Amino acid sequence: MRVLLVEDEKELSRALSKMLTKDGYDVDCVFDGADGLNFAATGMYDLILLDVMMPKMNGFDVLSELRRKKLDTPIIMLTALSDENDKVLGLDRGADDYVSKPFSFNELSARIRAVLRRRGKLVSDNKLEYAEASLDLTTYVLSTPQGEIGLTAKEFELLRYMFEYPKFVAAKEDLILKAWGLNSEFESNNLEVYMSFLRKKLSHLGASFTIESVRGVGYRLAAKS
Amino acid sequence: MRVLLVEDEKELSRALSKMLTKDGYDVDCVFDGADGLNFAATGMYDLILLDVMMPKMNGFDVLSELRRKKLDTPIIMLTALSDENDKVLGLDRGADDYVSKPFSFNELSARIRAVLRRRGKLVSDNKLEYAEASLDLTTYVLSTPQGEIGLTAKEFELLRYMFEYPKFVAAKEDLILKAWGLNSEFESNNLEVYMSFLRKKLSHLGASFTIESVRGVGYRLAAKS
DNA sequence: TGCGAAACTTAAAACAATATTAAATTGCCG
DNA sequence: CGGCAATTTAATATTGTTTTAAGTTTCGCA
Repeated sequence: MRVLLVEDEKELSRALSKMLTKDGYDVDCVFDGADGLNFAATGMYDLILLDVMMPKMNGFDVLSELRRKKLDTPIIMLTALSDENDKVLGLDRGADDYVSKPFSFNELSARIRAVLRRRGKLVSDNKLEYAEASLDLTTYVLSTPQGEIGLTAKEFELLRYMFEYPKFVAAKEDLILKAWGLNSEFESNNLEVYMSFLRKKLSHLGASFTIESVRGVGYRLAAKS
Repeated sequence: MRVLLVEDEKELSRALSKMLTKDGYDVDCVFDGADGLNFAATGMYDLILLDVMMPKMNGFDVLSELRRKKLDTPIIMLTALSDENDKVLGLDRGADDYVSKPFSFNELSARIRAVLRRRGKLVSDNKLEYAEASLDLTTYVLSTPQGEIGLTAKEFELLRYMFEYPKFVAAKEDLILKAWGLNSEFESNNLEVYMSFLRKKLSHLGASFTIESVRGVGYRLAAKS
């Protein structure tokens, strides 16, 4: 789940980014309205968090411009004051919700889930589901009717990506990008090693799905026959 | 147990703070509605005592804003007027109880306990229970069928948080927030040190539960197998 | 069927997070 | 001020995770 955070206060941005990452989102940060508009317009995000008071272009204008372009990504506005006018202005222009500063992480977290759920992006409360199994995004625990098991960080990242796009073959490069990031000059067989780890845990759990490999391309989830 | 007192009359504030401290609560005092909102919104308090008549922002508005933010911390309103309208207004907006001045400390004390008990934070008579163990909130004593032992302030805060949400993994940041507050730039391994202290006391007591660590996330209580 | 490339498994080494312990510091109460 | 308990710091030990590396198996193709 990819989130764009448009917020010029560096400190707040860092804190939010950290919290969102912990909640299981992939976060990109930009620091002014103009960048916000450019990045958001790509349509690659599942959610946009948009500050109102920013240099170059304020949040309302970014919002209007995005909606004029028919971008339908959910947008939550972050406003400095609980000003009723701001709220109305934002919602009128097509924001999905607004959160006024100061806010607790729990509040933001709840509103994000509410918005994503409304838009059908989330299966249920911070969990991804596939074939009777569910993956908890906060505790890294994979559960099936037969039991549950904790995953390590790398195992989790890989499985999460496959849970997000269960019908597709996840390309090896994409998986490596997700779990190890950009700079990984990948010489070793690390990915295969982790797939092995995961399969061992899946069979140990008696899961009703497996990880199939597609030679030369990558991996895919498949229900057991 | 951490309490936020929002009260602009300095003298009353000091007196209440002293009494609450003596009663075993950790008290933070702020003196106007705006600060009250900021502090309360962090979610770090177990109870908020909120005066109605205050500079900058009155208690009802603070209350409304907090509830809009989905903050579920119990709130008791303090007001000079024993006006039925005020009472209704407060309760409608999500206050948990209402104490009108002048009030005796015993009355306030009783209402605080009642509110906390209602919220399921207290099992009975100021105690939290988990797996045959009970934690006394006024004396910081942890008891099991095998015996009892006193906890220090920090040990107590940490264990109490885990007793309140026994099924969940308590995130390290949340635990640090509860026991050390907001501003702690945490460099050392203090949390781990205290978990070690607690585990030593638990095993010394022969408790039927343990503190499990969830690597990269936090800690959780678990019954011994 | 047999060869080479790709994928799999396993064990051990390197690394990172957490646990433990002891010593140093703080802050309170007499 | 001095002593005591609580807390913090710091150094070391332990445990869990990730990476490396080597040997094995599977797959597609000639």
